[in-house]
Amino acid sequence: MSQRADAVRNRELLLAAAIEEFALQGVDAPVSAIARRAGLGKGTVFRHFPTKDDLVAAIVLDRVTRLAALADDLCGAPDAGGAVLEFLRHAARQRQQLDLSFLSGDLGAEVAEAQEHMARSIGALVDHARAEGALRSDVTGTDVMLLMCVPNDVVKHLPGAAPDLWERYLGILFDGLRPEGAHPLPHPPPARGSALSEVP
Amino acid sequence: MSQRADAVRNRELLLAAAIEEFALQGVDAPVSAIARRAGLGKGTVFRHFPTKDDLVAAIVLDRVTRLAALADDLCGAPDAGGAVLEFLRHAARQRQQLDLSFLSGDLGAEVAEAQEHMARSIGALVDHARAEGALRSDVTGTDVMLLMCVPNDVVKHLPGAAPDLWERYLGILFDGLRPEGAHPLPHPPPARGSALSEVP
DNA sequence: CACGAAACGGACCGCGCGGTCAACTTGTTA
DNA sequence: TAACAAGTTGACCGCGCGGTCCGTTTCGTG
Repeated sequence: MSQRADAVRNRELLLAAAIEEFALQGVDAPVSAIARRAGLGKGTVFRHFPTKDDLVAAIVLDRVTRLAALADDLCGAPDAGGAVLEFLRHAARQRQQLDLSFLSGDLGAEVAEAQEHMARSIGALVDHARAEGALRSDVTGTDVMLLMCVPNDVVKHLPGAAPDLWERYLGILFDGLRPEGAHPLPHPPPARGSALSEVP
Repeated sequence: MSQRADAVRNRELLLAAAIEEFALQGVDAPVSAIARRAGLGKGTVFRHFPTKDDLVAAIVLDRVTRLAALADDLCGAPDAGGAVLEFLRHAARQRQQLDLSFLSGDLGAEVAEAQEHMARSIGALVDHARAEGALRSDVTGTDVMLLMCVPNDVVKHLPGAAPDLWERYLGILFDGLRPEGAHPLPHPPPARGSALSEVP
């Protein structure tokens, strides 16, 4: 056997507690608070995740992987434009639960790999939609990946906002991505390969 | 005399150093680093700003005040649509120098008052533009104030980006604010009075 | 120039964090 | 059920932060 039963359960408990605590206090939430919320000792956290950064990376990896899988699923959809919108909705909903826009340093090769996977999947999705005429012709997959975070970022600036206010700003954003009434953009898109820090 | 000459010079030095250091390391930059960059002792920082938060508040107050004045100026412009775009450009440029999107708590009455002033000014600007038909009819001043930060927030996610890449995303955003091809928004706008945490 | 007040500097303090460790408990297997 | 590995725990450590304090320096004035 590789893992004891209680250990795998505690790992999940810790991840859930960390997500809640990070959502509540930001990444600066002390590890001790996470342990307390999970009903475990602080030492146990470090047994499962040698470093606080490893804990963060585990959360990010999970989220990025989930989004990549969603993009893959949606890539075969008949209405590509609607699929992009659907993807953005899911991303916003996930990000509403916990916002990870910070975290200076990089999070290891595993996360970087998952991000590349996600980038490819989104690229394919966007290419289809653009070919169908559902998106403006000068927008790229990288653009959409970056813009993914906008609705949550906007709402974050007013603390007492309605929980689904982000839908309003996703509406405005998506109108800006439509081909109708699109004005030429003043700057070329960023390169495909550009390493991005923490999109999910 | 109310202030010694070197004291007022050092205050400016400290503000400039703090802006640079915060831009470089984020708000968590230690006060000692700011003092070092200004060529002063750490104690001097606390003489001018009793608390680190007061230092941050001083920076924010300056920026918000400047933006409010700009909005007031632009309010008399003949082309109201262009004035909104111009305002967003200035805001993005200012925010590119230093990003203040964090800072949990509130920053005192002075800053709150300046923010209200800015909110009123932007509201007037947006009302004019909408009346002229330069903006979609369902967008409000509060919307624009919140969306102000979008171009910088987007670019922040890729570290090595071109310095004026934000213009691209301002282009997409503004296309979403135009009346042509606007789809109905799925959520009503937030109330005018909503206290917002750190827009500049 | 001399003198007092204002401004400065940096050693110092307490606190809370991430991370360690050795004693203890518990799940698993034969 | 015996026995061992795997897992847990919380007291503990070192560090770096925000903030204090007082001896020293500097500016402005008569």
